[in-house]
Order: sequence, then structure tokens, then C-alpha cells
Amino acid sequence: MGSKQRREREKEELRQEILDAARELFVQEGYENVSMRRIAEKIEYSPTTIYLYFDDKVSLLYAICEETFAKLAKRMETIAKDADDPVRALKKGCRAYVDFGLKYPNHYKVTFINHPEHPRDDKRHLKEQSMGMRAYGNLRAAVEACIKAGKFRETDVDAVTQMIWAGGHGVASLLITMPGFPWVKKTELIDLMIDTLVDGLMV
Amino acid sequence: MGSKQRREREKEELRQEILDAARELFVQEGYENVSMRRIAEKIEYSPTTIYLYFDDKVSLLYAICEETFAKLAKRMETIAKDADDPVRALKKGCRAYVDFGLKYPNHYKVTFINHPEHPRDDKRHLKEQSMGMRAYGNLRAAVEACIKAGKFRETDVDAVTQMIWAGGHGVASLLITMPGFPWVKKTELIDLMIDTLVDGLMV
DNA sequence: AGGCTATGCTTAACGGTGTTAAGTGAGTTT
DNA sequence: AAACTCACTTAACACCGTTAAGCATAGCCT
Repeated sequence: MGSKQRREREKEELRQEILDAARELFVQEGYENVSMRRIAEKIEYSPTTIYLYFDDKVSLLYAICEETFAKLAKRMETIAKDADDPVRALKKGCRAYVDFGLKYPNHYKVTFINHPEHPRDDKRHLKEQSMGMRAYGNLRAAVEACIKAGKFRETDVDAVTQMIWAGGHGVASLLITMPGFPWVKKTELIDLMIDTLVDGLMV
Repeated sequence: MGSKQRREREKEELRQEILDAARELFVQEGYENVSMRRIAEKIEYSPTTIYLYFDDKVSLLYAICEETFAKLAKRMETIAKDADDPVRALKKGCRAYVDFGLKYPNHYKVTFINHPEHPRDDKRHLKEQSMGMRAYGNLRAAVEACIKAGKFRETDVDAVTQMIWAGGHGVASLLITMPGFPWVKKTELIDLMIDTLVDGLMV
């Protein structure tokens, strides 16, 4: 009697198919510019079928963000692993953070910039915040390592972490939201920010 | 026969009325959550009347952004006027920028954070950019003064300006969009950012 | 085997959106 | 008085996210 299992597996497959289609479209054209009908068309199902698998459009996005944030956390953790010098590790972590934002601008937009407040649905909001907290936690650990190694003048871990985060976020978000602006070379800007901030903190 | 002038003046008044209504709604509820019909309702005209004064919704937003940019530019110019030391002037300018964002968070949101891209309409895009360029130009002048006074190690004016802008923007935008986050004291964070960036640049 | 129910998906529809085309009606001009 | 201007409105188009209701089929029970 494996028919139930088969149906369950097929359901899961369709769920993933929806997720894949949505991710591809969101990344290509931006969350706001993709309609449920277009996603449905891509997977060759009726638009309403999506609602049998996800509560609404923003839930789709959250599910995708969860995936990608797991990626970010993972990447930053592997960076922390081969930490020869804590300062260099911190810089690499910052770089990875900004690069992540530029690589997945729409995901970054949604979770850090646009923050599409879901009205009175606190559960999902907290869940999404906790994902950000995990990334924050990684950065904080890297900063703490630098401070414990006596590398930094300033010793308020949270203040330093938040400043560095703000620096990275500032670069990432401006580059993402104002692509028409005459920026200097991206890597130059990113490196200058990270180097100035981190070196500026050192004793 | 001043009736023509009177009509012209009335037209200008209605244009301003539309702008005021739109600004108030955008600021209160966010650009995406305000419909043309709601704006029309507020000024007690038909929705299509707005299109006699503005090309489309995003043009309305751009017009409002222009105003906001002008305010900010004005404030930063007065700061630049009593410029004793270029480095101190730059720091004061940064501080004013961030404070402006925190004081008018919704204006800041609309002009710098939730900035919706206009597709392939280059003319308006450039015009709006030129307004942003004025504020940017002020910051740039302050940076240039520092560099010309030989205070800074890095000499790429635009790179430094954009980095500092990104730093200020990072702090302002994060504080605005994530008010629930356990931030350290705001002034501490702002000052730490500005001091670290500017001092970190000095020879 | 035949009826019943649960399930997976669809069609139709609601109330909204930005925007355009066509119409109206008062004021100016001739 | 007729013709024209022009600010404004009404009606409509083509979308949107989302919900309610219907339909076909697969699996279960008698």
C-alpha cells in the first residue's frame, strides 16, 4: 500500500517545482514584477494550485529566503572555520556578506531593505528575523574574536558588530537599489569600506 | 484679461495639492500601499485628473523626492558654510545626513530605501538623479576639501565620498527599517561609524 | 462491482491596481 | 449665437492577489 507515500512524494515534488519556478522568476525579474499567474504558467498549473501549497505570495518568498539565508550562514561559517587571523576572517566575512547581497539582490531586498511587513502575522515575521539574527550572530562572533585577540581599540562587541554590519549593508543596499548611480568600481568601494572600517578599529 | 494667469495659477495650485496629498499618503503608508484612487479621493478629484498633471505614479514619487533632496541639500550647504576645519565639517555633514534620515524616516524611506526603479525612461531618471547628485555633490565637496587639505590617505574623491555615504546610509536605513532590533544607543552607533570612517581615512 | 468520499486541481469570480480613451460641460473666442 | 478650448469625469482595459465553488478521479468500504 505505497500509494499514499507516492502521492505524498508527488506533492512534495510539486511544492519544490513551484519553489523553483518562483525563485527563478523572482531572481530574474524581481518579486514585485512577478505575478502568481506567471509562476503558475511556468509550472503549467492553474494559478490557484499554488495556494494549495503556500499561503500567499509573500510566503513563497519567505520560503525561498530561508533557503538562501541558510546558504549565507553556511558560507560565513566555513569562512570562520579556517580562521588563521581573526581580523582577516572578519574582513572575509564582510566581503562574503556584501557579495551575497549583490548575488541575490532580490532576496536581499526583501529581507533587509524592503521588509514587506506582513500585517499582524507575527510568526512568519519572527522566523524571518531569526534568520537575519543567525547571520548577525556569525558576524558578531568574528568581531568578538578580534576583540578577544586584543586587535581592536573599541571593545563594545555589539556596537562594533552593528557598525560593520551597517557599513556592509550600506554598500550593498545602495548598489542594489540605485543601479543607475555613477558608482566607482564595486569591488573598490566594498574593499575601501571594509578596510577603512576594520583597519580604523585596530589599535 | 488676467483670467489666463488665474487659470494658470489655479493649475499650479492643484498640482501642489496633488503633490501634498501624495506625499502625506506615501509618508504615512508607503509608496506601494497607496493607490492613485486614494490620492484622488483625498483631493476630491477623479483619479484620472492626476494624469493631467503627472505622467504616472512613479513620477509623483520623483517629484516628491526632488523636494526632499532639496531640503537635505540646503541643510548640508549651511553646514558647509561655517567650515572651520574640513574634517570637522565633513563629520558634521555626515551627522546631519543621518539625523535627517532619522528625523524624517518616511521621507528617507521613500527617497533612499524604497526607491522604485523606473523602467527604461531615461529622461526622468536622469533628472531625479541630478537632484540626488546635488546632495551627493555637497558631500563630495566636503570630502574634496579634506583631501586637498592633505588630511586623507586615500585620494579618490568619489570612492571616499561613496563609502562615507554608504556608511551613513547603512546606519540610517537599518535604524529606520528594523526598529525592533536590539540596537546599541543610536548616537553611539552613528558616532562610531562616522569617527571610524573619517579617522580611519586620515593620514 | 457499485456507491461514497476524499483529494487535487480547475473555472469563475471578487475587489482591487495603474492607466487610457472617450465623453461632458462650462468658459472663452469669434 | 455658434464654435472652439480645455479642465475634468466616466467607462473601460488588462492586469493583480486571493477566495469560493465545481469537477473529475482515485481509493476505500460494503
